[in-house]
Order: sequence, then C-alpha cells, then structure tokens
Amino acid sequence: MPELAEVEYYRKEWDAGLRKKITAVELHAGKRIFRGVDTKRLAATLKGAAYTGSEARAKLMCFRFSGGVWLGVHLGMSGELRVEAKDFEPGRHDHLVLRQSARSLVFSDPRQFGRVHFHEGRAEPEWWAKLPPAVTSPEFTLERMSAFLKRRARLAVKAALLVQTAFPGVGNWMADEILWQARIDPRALCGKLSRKQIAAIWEKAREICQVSLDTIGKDYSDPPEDWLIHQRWTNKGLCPRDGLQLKTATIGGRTTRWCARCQR
DNA sequence: CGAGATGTTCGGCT
DNA sequence: AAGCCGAACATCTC
Repeated sequence: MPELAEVEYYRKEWDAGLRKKITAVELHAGKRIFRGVDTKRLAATLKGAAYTGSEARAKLMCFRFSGGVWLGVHLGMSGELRVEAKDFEPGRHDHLVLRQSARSLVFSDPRQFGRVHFHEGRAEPEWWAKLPPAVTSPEFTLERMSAFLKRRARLAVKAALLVQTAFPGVGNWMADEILWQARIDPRALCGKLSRKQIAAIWEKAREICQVSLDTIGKDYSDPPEDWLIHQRWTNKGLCPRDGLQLKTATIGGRTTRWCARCQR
C-alpha cells in the first residue's frame, strides 16, 4: 500500500506513544524484515528508552528514542503501523511490538518486503541521512530533474518516475497520477520528451506529492475527486477527463494504466 | 487454482 | 561501464 503520503500517515499512528517509555520489546527475530539487524541488541536497547519523535522521508520512517537510538521502518508492499491495547496479543505478521504502559506500538507486514533499520549514536545513521531531496523541497529543481531524465534517455518515463534516487517516495499509483495529470504517455522515452512535457512532469510531481501529503498523509482523507487514483484503484477504470476506458500494460515492470486519448 | 499486488535488490545482459 | 530488464523475495486475495 504505502507510498509517500501513506507512509506519512502511518508514521503519525505511533504519535499516541510520544514521550512515553518502552517497557518491553517483542519481535520475530530471523524474519526477513530484520535482515542485517542485531535484533537482540535492538530489543535490549529500546527497552527503557522513551519514544521522543519521528519523521518520514520518501518511503522511510525514522523513530527516535532517548539515549540516541534510531529505529527506521520501511513498509515495503504490505506493511502497516498500528496502535493496539497494552495487553494486545501479536498475530502471525506482527513482527515488532513496542510495549508501553498504556498501549502497544505494532509493525505488521505479511509479505515482509518491508524492513527495519537500527542505529545507536549521536549522528544520523547513513540510511537516514543519505536520502535524496524530497520532490516537494526547493532542492528538487527543474534542472536537477531534467538532467536525470536526460541520463535515462532510453527509459520509459513511467519507469523513470519509479527511480527512488530521483523521485523519492513516488510509487506506482503516484507515477500514473503524475503522467495522467501531465498528459504524457507512460511509454514515452525520456529522451523524446519536450521541454514543455518535462516542465509539466516537474510541476505535477510536486503538486501531487504536496496535495497527497495534505489529504492522505494528514488523515487518510481522499485526494481531489477528479484525480486518476479513484478510477485507477477503485472504479472501473474510466479516464476522469473524457470517460474513455483506460489502457493497461506492464511498463517498467509495473502495472500501468493510462488514457490513450489525453496522454500522448 | 493461478495470477497479481501502492517495493526493493540482485544478477546478468547489452 | 552504465543502464536496463526480469526474477526473486513471502503471503494474501480475487
């Protein structure tokens, strides 16, 4: 499920436990989401620490704890964060449970494409510090984005939008949304895009990221009614602009839907 | 029962 | 040699 805005929404779920101490940690050691992590150390370190704050960047969340403890969570394809009762009994896919006196903070992920990061120390860990500039940030300039698309001249634009080093946080539905709003055929090669088209992608990418954060990211409310996402994911699949049946194909290894009339 | 799912990474090919 | 593609990862749902 989670792309940029969904990740921001899930991050805030754990706010219920802010400034409160972790009394116990329960986890499924050896599960894929903990690959590369010393789970014994993680559990021992978090126990007794207070949850002091969090932030989301791209599709990654970072939770901070007293004493210089950093916990990263990537939700992968099927991950979610929840808050449960203090005596909640973890299910099969509840791989990480942080107990507090009044509640349990839960990371659940059936498919386990998600992952947990862990770091102790004063300085930001590399997995958190080394993320590219957010699409909504001033550093995400038209020049920077154009240069990237030029380097990927032989790549379909849909595939380019999924490259996380260039469009951090953009996932499959956002990529389709950007191209639909910018009226560009997802199969178009980056090298063939006009300046005007590149400018449209830049503008729409920034706008869609921001509006998604302000709706889905805020309280999971719906983005504007006329967006493609409502047709793309939940309805029959008609272009919101002209009612034409959307096309479906695999582009960049992912299912892509677009309108053959208004996207060229 | 088989196919596909809002993601990332790796190995192999050009 | 960078860049591109498909497969793999693990599980559930339609």
